Amino acid sequence: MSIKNAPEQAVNPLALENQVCFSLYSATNAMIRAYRPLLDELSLTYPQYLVMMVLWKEPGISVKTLGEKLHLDSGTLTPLLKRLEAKELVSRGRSELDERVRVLHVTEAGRELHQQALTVPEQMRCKVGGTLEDLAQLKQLCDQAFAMLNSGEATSCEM
Amino acid sequence: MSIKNAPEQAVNPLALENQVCFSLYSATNAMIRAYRPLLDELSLTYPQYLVMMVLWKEPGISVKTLGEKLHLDSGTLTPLLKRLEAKELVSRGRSELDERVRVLHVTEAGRELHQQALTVPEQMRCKVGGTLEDLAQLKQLCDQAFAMLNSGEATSCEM
DNA sequence: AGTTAATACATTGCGCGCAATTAATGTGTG
DNA sequence: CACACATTAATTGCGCGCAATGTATTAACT
Repeated sequence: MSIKNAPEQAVNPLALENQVCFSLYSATNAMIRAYRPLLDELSLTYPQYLVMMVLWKEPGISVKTLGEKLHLDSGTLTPLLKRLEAKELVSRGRSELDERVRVLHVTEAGRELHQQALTVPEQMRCKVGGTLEDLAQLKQLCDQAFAMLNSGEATSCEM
Repeated sequence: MSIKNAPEQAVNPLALENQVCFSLYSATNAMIRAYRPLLDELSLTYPQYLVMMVLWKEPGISVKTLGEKLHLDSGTLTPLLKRLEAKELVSRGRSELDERVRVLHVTEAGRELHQQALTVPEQMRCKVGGTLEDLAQLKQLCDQAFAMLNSGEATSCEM
């Protein structure tokens, strides 16, 4: 995706420096890299950390609901949850009302991790820098882009 | 990474809705998903598309330089380039001056892809929506975050 | 010249993301 | 009840990202 920042002359749309998406992509990779040393302390990957965040707040949730919150599917979550189960941080039970659904819970060890995790957000805030306004705006623009990309809608384009 | 958007009350830093990084992560995943149908036409993945963008502009480049531009290493690029070579879009020669360095070129078929690729940026712009100002700002904030995350610098934190 | 160090790339291994398919359970309808 | 259909997860396969390690080539130094 390109933006025109030199409207007076023809801009190559297929140039890296004009690609918003490449900036997004690179920033996300850098962000996940920056999380790694912090999350190594908890023996978690970034996606696993996201899952734990949900489970800390909403124990007993299903894989489906977890997937809706994280925008991930069972192809990603099932093996990830098995790894968390192998680390004994999460239990993967089954609902009694509906044998199809997994009921996810944090174990005692998983609950203890929450204490250690409390310092992570502030440490990351230091790493990314920027003002709170910058961060709020970045979040808002990402959420807006996400919403558009997920609803097949198209703006004033040719249709 | 969390932001405080309700300063009057205690905000859980480990809540998904307060995580800038989760928004970034989800937006990037959505963006790559949105590229997929467009790039399927060119039989390219998004990272392969990025590589082609660089090679269209700078034929004869090395793996190292390519990696610096895309912020990727040989562990990612070597197999990716082999796949592009298998599709006969790219050739992986060797420098005559230094037998270690790979000299990357686009094949004739690869050059032809450039024509097809020209419509991709505008199609993506339609999908993400938002004003040009929004997009420019999103790019700027991502670039800023990337720069901070890649230079071990820390802002006014405890150190 | 000979040893050491640095450089460029390749390889291995692991954990995602996700499309596509399958399996098991549940629901609804005649 | 029988059958079609939907729903929930699991499975398979592939392509990244990246850490860690290996290998071949070049550079540097004495």
